Amino acid sequence: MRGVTRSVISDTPPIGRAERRARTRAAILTAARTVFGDCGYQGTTIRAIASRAGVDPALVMQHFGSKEALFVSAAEIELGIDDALPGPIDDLGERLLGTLLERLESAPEATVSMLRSMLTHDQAAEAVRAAMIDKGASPLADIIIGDDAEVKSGLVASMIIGLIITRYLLKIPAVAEVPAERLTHLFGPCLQKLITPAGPGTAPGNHETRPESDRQQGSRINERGAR
Amino acid sequence: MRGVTRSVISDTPPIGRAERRARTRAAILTAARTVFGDCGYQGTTIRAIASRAGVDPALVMQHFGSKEALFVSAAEIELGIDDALPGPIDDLGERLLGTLLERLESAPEATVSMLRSMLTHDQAAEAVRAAMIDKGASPLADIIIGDDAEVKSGLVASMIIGLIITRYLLKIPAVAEVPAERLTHLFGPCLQKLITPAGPGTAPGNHETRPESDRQQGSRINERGAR
DNA sequence: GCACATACTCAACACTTGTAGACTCAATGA
DNA sequence: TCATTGAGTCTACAAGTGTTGAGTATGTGC
Repeated sequence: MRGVTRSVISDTPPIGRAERRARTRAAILTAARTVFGDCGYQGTTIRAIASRAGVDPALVMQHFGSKEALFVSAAEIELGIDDALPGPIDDLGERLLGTLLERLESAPEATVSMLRSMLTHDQAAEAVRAAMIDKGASPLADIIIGDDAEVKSGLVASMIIGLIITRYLLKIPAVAEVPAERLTHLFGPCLQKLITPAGPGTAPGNHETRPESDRQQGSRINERGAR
Repeated sequence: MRGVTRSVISDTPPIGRAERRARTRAAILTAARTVFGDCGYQGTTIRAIASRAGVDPALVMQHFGSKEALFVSAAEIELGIDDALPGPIDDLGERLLGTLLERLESAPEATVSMLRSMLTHDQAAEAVRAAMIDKGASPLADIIIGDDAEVKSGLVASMIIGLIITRYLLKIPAVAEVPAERLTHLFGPCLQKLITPAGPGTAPGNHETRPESDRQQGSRINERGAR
């Protein structure tokens, strides 16, 4: 028999075509995120994704056009740095880690997928670079006081990347098996050392970080950064 | 014509067979390091390596048996942490970075190759994990004073990995375009914050790190670590 | 009930991959 | 000088890749 329309997606009988289409697309995307996350871009095959989604490989192409396009749709990197910025600057280090880990502990797949692919796939590298600069280093550079704000914010981003890789990809036991709270408590001061070098409470005015609307958009680093 | 023995290797006429064989092998290895470093394990083809070495793909197989074996021969990771350990503990953070960057600035290929492959190739991941634990976190854990020495040393390793990736792979401008010395000066205190949390000069006895021979081999982390 | 639109599958394509075996010819040693 | 060795090349294969176009059966509107 050919053209069996019933795919894995359909379990509840009364679905419209559009609904069915949407569910299939979502199933492919979910499968893609998992497989890309496990195998990286080059190690992932359309067939593997299709198989996991319970669908024909050709259907994947029909939905997304190409492996490349599917990857772009599936991958996203969201570290939640924006959410952590508002608040006292003296706690920013720990707050960054807290937000980041909270987000990753539950669903690291999309981020891990991107990180796993970034080293061997240009487009993924570009996405990570953009995410690091636009969503990470750049807003931070606006907050950090004093010289070398750009470099320091870049270093904070590098520490975050290193942590994610060590904990979620390489799974070095000493880092992977520690509760998130403990990690936040231990590592936060190191980030803080870059944000307020002289120590908490010594930043000029011990000020709170300005709300997003106050800060200028498109910061210094951004302008030099990814195309 | 078939069987042209003259490969790229031969420029100086009077070479013995053994010498020629050795040079060819070295050329393949060099090419492999470059290509693995550029493309990662999965993205690298035997043909690409052979082409770069100016040699037939079959010859690569003849020398190394398989792509896998070639990778193992080509890849190595050496962060030079051992070299940085002796000396005052108050400077250890900066000294670690100084040694690391000095080594990487000149010839990052082998290390980059391994890092680029680690996320998509199990054997590479294992090698990085082993290198981080045995050559990085483990010796450090013996030096760090106080609680959580293992976690802290793991975090130091994660910071180093993050730095390498940000500077040499992702090439985030703010981090990649700064002179090594400046980076050492800016980032060193952050590592130091994990090694002597209360600040330089406040470690118990402000002691020097013991020489390698003094320290016990096969540390705590190591025992739980990678197989 | 029927013609149409479409979500989906099948089979095959052109290509690339790692790898094996037959072959060639320069270096070697008597 | 000449048979032998072995370093290196050529050709081919089987498996796996992304991708395509034709075909099928189901949902949709009349």
